[in-house]
Amino acid sequence: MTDAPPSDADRFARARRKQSVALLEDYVELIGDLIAETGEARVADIADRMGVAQPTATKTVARLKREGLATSRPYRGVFLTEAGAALADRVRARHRTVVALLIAVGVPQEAAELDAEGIEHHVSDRSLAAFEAFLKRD
Amino acid sequence: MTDAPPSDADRFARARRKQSVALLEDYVELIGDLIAETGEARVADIADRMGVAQPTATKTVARLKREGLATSRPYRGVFLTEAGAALADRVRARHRTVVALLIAVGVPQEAAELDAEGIEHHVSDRSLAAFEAFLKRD
DNA sequence: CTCAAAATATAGCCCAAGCTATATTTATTA
DNA sequence: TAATAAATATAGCTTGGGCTATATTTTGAG
Ligand SMILES: [Mn+2]
Ligand SMILES: [Mn+2]
Ligand SMILES: [Mn+2]
Ligand SMILES: [Mn+2]
Repeated sequence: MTDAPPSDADRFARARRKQSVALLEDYVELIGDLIAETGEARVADIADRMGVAQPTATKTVARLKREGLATSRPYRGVFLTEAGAALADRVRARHRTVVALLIAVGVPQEAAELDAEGIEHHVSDRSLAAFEAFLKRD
Repeated sequence: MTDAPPSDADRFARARRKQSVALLEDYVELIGDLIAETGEARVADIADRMGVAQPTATKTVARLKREGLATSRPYRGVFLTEAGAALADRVRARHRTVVALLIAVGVPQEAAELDAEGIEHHVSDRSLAAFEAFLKRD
């Protein structure tokens, strides 16, 4: 039992949940990138790269801290916790796989890169595994 | 010129915009389905199928009306405008194509159906065309 | 070392999307 | 046809995610 097909409501609720973590995923990925590129992640740089105002970035960083993904001290940069760094790595790998899959099925590179930024957050582990298998075929 | 590669900020902003219309797309698709299935779209049925409380559905229908996608009179059902019906058709077709593409690259059917509910809203026309071409190949 | 500039924080606003509780209207049935 | 049940609307709350304006802190010149 335990295995009736998911209802419409289940499916919609699941999509809503994924959406609510999408922004957090993009932030941790970006913070990880900034630290790798420049040694630190300043709020001003995060805001700039995300395309939002500085107070918006500050507020989202506060949420990352609340959720145990980042740390920071006033007027200092932002750092990822272990959990945050692990999430960033997973998110970055998934992002790349999604872009590669889109290109592999014939999506032009620029469209692939643009669409992947939203698509990635809805790709489950099962789908990701399928994408990887598809990319490995020949 | 007009063709520098999109910045990170552009890409993130675009994903945020798509996200803001995702719920409207799901609602018009669902309202169209209900009308096709049962002849009418009651707020209670919309809420039920979306997995939200009734006042939440009422409020979102109000937004659909504000955006010219639906109409309704107090204590009566919900109807789609021409624009709403056209959007519903496009969204439904895109939804099906996304599910088919996922299955075609090896995603198990249930995962495909679940993930498509979120993915669909980020698939651009260019990507959709590529998906269709890929599905038509042999 | 001081002071101006840059970075960050804070205050306060908006809207979307969710909720519960309750009032109102419509539909049904005794 | 009244009374009850069901559907819908409304009020009022929460949180997330955006913004501008401004206060505060840190940094870097001179
Ligand atoms: Mn993204
Ligand atoms: Mn990404
Ligand atoms: Mn959807
Ligand atoms: Mn859909």
